[in-house]
Amino acid sequence: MPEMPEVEIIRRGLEKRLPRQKIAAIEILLGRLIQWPDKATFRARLMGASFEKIRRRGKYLLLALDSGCTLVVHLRMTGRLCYTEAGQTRDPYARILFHLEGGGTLVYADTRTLGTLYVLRKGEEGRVAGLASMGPEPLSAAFTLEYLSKKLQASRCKIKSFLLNQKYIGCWANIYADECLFLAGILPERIGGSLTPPEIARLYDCINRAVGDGIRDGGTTLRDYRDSSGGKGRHQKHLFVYGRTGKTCRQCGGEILRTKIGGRSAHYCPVCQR
DNA sequence: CAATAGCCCTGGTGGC
DNA sequence: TGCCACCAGGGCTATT
Repeated sequence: MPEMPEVEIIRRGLEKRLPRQKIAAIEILLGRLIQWPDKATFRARLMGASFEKIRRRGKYLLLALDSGCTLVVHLRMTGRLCYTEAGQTRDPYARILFHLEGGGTLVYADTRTLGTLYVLRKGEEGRVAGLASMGPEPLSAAFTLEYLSKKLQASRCKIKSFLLNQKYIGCWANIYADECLFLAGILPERIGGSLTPPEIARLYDCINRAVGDGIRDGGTTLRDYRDSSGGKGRHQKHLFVYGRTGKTCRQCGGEILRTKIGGRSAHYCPVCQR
């Protein structure tokens, strides 16, 4: 599943190909993925427009157009956004295709079809609730140790749930949340407000490190994730706990355990994390 | 505010 | 071998 580092890799890939390319035709194979506006308006707002800057906010991709609109894409679990040249085989799970004047195509593909797309005009940002309420993200100027300390000390929920809540940190999901708690040596069940200042400082560093390492390795491909050219990531080789239930801890040799927190699986080492 | 359950969805997996 | 229940989980809503 694409988390923040994966979405950033996709953004960088698209940034190299899309700007100044003009949308000549749109094929909507699965209209219900479009959340706003209705299908006809979605199409009308994009036709003939050219891509400009490709940005990212949390796990949302924001593709600016010269018409002033922004195409917003959230990949959820199995979404992929790939740039393909003319003549390349079509992804069997292609759902929405943006054919470009130069002959290339921007393909939105999604196996489980949980992804969401929007086209926003200026002032419509509130249409995407998750964007409007999103907290600062790692490696950004707004994400400071002071910010994390303040939010954590006031939190009465489990640290794992805290990390997954986008309103606190606009960031990642299950894989990197588990990894970063391992790196910081903190058990996922711990209550945010119970963390000591040294633990918070460690967690702060590890949040940034987990994101940075994920980006450096081109993302994590466990099954579905592909970058904007269809390639796989390499970070799956460096995971310490996620998906390693029953396997040996790479740090202490003990057994990696798994539990459920807030309806999500949490992987951890009971020896290295406290 | 926090926790939880349910919903959306399809393909891979494990059990029989 | 075939079938089916179950699971993966991000974001949202409704409920306690």
